[in-house]
Amino acid sequence: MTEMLAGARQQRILDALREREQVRVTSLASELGVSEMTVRRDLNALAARGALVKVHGGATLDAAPTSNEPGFTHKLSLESGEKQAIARAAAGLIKPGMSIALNSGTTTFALAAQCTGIKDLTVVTNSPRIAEVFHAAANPTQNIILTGGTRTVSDALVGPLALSALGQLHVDLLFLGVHGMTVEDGFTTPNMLEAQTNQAFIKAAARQVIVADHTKWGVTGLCQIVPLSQVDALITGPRLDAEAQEILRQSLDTLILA
Amino acid sequence: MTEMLAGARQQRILDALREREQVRVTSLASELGVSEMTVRRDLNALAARGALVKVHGGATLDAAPTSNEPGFTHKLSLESGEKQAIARAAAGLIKPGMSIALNSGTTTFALAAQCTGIKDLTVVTNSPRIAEVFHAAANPTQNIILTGGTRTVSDALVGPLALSALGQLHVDLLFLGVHGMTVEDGFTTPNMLEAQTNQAFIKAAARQVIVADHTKWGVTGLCQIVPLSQVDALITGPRLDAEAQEILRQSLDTLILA
DNA sequence: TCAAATTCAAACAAATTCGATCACATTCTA
DNA sequence: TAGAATGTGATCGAATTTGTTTGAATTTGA
Repeated sequence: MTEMLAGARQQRILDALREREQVRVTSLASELGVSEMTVRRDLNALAARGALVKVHGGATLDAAPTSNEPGFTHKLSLESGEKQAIARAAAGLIKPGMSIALNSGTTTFALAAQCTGIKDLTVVTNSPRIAEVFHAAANPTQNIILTGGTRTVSDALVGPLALSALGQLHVDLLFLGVHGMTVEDGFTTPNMLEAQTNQAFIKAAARQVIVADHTKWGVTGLCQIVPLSQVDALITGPRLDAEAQEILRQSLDTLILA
Repeated sequence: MTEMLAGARQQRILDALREREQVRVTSLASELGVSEMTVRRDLNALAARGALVKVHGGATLDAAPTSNEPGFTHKLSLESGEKQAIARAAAGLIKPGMSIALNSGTTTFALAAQCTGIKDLTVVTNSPRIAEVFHAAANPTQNIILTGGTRTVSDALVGPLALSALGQLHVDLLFLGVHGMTVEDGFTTPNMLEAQTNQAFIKAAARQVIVADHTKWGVTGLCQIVPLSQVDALITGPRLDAEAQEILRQSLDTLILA
């Protein structure tokens, strides 16, 4: 059998990776009929191009696929219709020319996907993934600002840099995703650094809108962001039980059931 | 067998390529009954017309065998050998426990892929893509800081937020990718905002190392970042011509040929 | 924590491939 | 027909790719 061109061999590595999610140096070497050193060199080359990520013993696919790849956005669209409905209702509040802020979260991510067509929009976010959505859409009238900071496991940029950045900015409207909300503890999140960053988001916005599906009601995370009464509006789903709706109506200026 | 006209022979190469996806110089030479040198000349001519893409050992139809990523990776794969060597040499300067900075660029990206295994490393970057490499590798001993700012087409975060963030940070070692370097104009980049951000990178670092392959020599971008003499070291490839090497040796403390 | 097994990459060596250069043959042109 | 232009083959040093060795680094299991 005639030996393979180097490019074809690397292509086969990528094919194997897409099929199996992860590959081992040893198995690739025997499958491709080359030495382990050659496989390692191929993995280095592919990793340098961002096509895969090396791990000890082999390689895996990129943990966070870019939004133009099928999978990420697709997976999200399959997700609960409630999040989509909330995102649509939230997008309805945004007018061309506004400046908005989005913290990191799945609901705000769904909202971002709804906003790529809005003209003259300025968006401040601490989520690289949300920034990527706008960047991929490449709307020349939009201005996307990433706060900076260190990244948490949930794709949020937090810490001193994020706080410093948000301290320099002011937006018309903030959409804040949260992990839990109760009467006693208000809006909460499990990560202390994210809580701190979210407080900075609130300070930076003239109006605050919480976006949270009905499953968040009754949940308390580690850290309080703000009490219920400290925000202007909440957008949630109609499946939230009546008692909770009543409580929220009394605590907030505006309750929107998407 | 009567000899073939050059045009007809090249057509047969293209036919073979369409059928097989890839062709080798050696097999084409025997199939067509000509020397390998002649096949190479044909491949060069066809490559110059854009009809195929030469690779080591033969040629393929598609430029990027991966088809995964746009522009960014394509540019990298052209210089892969030299960029890889530069990245390796640069990684050799990094010790566990250090704090480093990487600006946005293909060479620094290749370097990032080499650094995911280094322990207790703090990395400051203005490239979401570089941050993503480290994040995907998920080394728990590493601390990744993204500067924030607005994103340029070349994946760099720039502007007031980036400058503000870099003003608050100090790192041991900076690796800076550039677009051009000449005696008269020093290190340059085509984007004014990136030049400004790169200057902030330089101020934030105790030592500065430029990483640039030999094709950058003699190129002048729109904006100067710094004169040659203002950085501590340059890592480039051995294919840089001798005269340029001599000039650089006189302007810089350290010139490393990877 | 230590020790064994595994994995990694640098260094060197071998094989292959590339392209500059020169020599030769054929074709074109004055 | 002489001379130039072009295409082709051959040679040789440089560059690239690949494999092997070896020691360091990492993971794993106690």
